[in-house]
Amino acid sequence: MPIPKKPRPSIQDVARLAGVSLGTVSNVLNNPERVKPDTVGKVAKAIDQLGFVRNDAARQLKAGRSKTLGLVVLDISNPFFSSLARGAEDAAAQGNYSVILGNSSDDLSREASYMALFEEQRVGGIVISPVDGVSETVTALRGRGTNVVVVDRHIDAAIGCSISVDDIAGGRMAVEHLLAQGKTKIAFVGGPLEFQQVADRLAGATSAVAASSSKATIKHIKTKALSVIAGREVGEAIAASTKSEWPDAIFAANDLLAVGVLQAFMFKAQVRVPQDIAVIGYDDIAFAEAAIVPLSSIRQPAALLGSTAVDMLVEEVESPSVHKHRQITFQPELVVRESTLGV
Amino acid sequence: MPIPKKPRPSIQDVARLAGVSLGTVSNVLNNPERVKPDTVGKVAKAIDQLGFVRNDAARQLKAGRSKTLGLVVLDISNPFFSSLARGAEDAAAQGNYSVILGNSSDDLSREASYMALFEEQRVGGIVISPVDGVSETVTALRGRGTNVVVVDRHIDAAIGCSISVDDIAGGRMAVEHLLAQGKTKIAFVGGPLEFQQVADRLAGATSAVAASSSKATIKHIKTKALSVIAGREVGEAIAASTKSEWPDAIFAANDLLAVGVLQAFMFKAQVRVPQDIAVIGYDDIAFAEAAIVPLSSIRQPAALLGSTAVDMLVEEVESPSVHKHRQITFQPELVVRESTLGV
DNA sequence: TCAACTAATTGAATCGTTTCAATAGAACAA
DNA sequence: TTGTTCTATTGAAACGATTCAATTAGTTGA
Repeated sequence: MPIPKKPRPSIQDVARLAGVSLGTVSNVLNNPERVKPDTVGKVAKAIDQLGFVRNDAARQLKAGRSKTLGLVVLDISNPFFSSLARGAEDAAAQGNYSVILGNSSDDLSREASYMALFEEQRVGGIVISPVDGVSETVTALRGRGTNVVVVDRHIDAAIGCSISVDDIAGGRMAVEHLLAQGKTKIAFVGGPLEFQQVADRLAGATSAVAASSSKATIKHIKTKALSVIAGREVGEAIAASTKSEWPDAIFAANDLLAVGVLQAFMFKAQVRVPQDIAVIGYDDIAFAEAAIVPLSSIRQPAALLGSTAVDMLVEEVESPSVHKHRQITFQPELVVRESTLGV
Repeated sequence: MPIPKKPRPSIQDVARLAGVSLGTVSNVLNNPERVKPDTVGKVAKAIDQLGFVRNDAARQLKAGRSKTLGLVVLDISNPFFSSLARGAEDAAAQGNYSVILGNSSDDLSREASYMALFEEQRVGGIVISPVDGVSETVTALRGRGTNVVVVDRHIDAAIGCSISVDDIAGGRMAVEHLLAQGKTKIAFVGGPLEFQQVADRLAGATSAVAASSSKATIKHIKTKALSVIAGREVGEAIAASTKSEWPDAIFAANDLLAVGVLQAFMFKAQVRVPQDIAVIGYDDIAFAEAAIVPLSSIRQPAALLGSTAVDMLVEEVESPSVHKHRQITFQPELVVRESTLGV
């Protein structure tokens, strides 16, 4: 037996029921001031009666553009990105746009498939926190007419807009703080270095050590991911090594890693934080303050990144002639808590 | 001066360049096996050369349905919902769907505007964690032909599918655990009671107290939101009261509240957890384990909720004749950590 | 009463796909 | 040669909105 599934009413059906032409219905929807009030009334009644809902695909097809933006993030379950998404979504709502979210899971092919999807959907533009070097992709998209703004990564002004946080400065701030606490054997925990953010934080950290007059050293403990689990593994390895080999401070490339390290130190071993080893993270996610030892961190304005990116994208979409590509760099901020407070 | 903005190439342009008809190009795109291999080659070359990207609006208009699903959550920056979203998104990708995310921020009008938007977009279906009673909305949408699955809330089978967690059981488990630890003056922290989840957890908690043979009591401390901030305020108020009035255990309606309470107890006051007051939360977000005092909690399978909801929605969309509405209820799980471990 | 104007309404054309009946062409048999 | 079966390709029609030139109705002034 055939599926009954009655078709949705179209603007035609509304026109017929209201006894007007389809052009008039369209005007009621889009330019009500051009239509006589009682005609508006008749049409409204018909719309109600039929449960008519405008078909956005048809509208978009005619208009050629859409009020939807695409957002591709590395990992939505990471609080930094969920804040960013939240900021983006709020800014979009402001300008009457909506946001389609794609989660690339650090995976280039998923990233690519979201970009392709968004392009087919003819989104107004795309905000992306790229997995990897992304200039070619951005250039290609832009060449075909899709606007792209890059967040959390700097790209060349010739290519497009980008909003980022100065990760080198952040790395420097973190290590300068550790040095100021009298720490000298510093370990940077993070990876992979293909993440520009991680490389920059390490670079900042290294430069701070180099610039200091002390005999401080820094070594890099690589991780495969920026997750709590990865941090826990590193923490366990450190705790298991002989005490003389311990660093006296750890700078983790993000808070999730730092939290993992803390967990290992507290549960599996008897490492005292910050007395034996101080720990500082990066991102200042909402839980840094509530961590087992309240965690010092470098605060990034995640929601602001998201909303600024959307604002710039909307500007580019709506006034392409006025728009000039810009690179905005926010400065991060040191947040000191117990995990690094000198004894 | 006019904006140059060259139009995107259409299937027509591709056909012209490749020297074939537009129907053939369409076949290359959708049924390549029907087309001679060297024709496919010619067309592929033309597509490449022009940078042709299929216009999904046109395709959707013709097809009448889309491969996009809508997801409306209460608060994406809450880890429970970001896990849920992640699960939904993964399940959708599996079935070649993509997910548009809407954030209702506990706000009925934002919820409504997302539902309207999704309906105009003719999404394949909607997964929603409703702010409030939602039966009428769901019935209305369904009546107009949009499939809806409700998550994190039970609705009647006559109305549609829903996936939820048994919050009454969860509330009961939490309080039974507290009672088993010898606690008797229990406070339930949470609100507003308009959230069915909160009301259910309280109901479960109350029933556990009632069923116990002990002289235990429970009182309800209302909050306006389920956030860390709200929890901190409650914690401060309790710590500031005279010690004889303190509860000896707190059951918070979610982990964020519990974390806030812990923060207040640790930083602003000298309340010992769990010796003075035990604390248990709800959701078992990733940070419960890493909290300042590792937090006992009731675990909800958030990602599983999301993926199951999407699976059911896809089933309903793709095989409406086979589909039967179902109500799936997952059982929560008690996770015991230091914050409630008897001295 | 007619011209001149404004306000309201009309409906054909358009956007870019997919679909499908019709056609062309090739291969083979009789 | 003619007929039969294939396979490959064609192109008109349809989806449902928006747009805009054309039309109709209504008002005013002379």
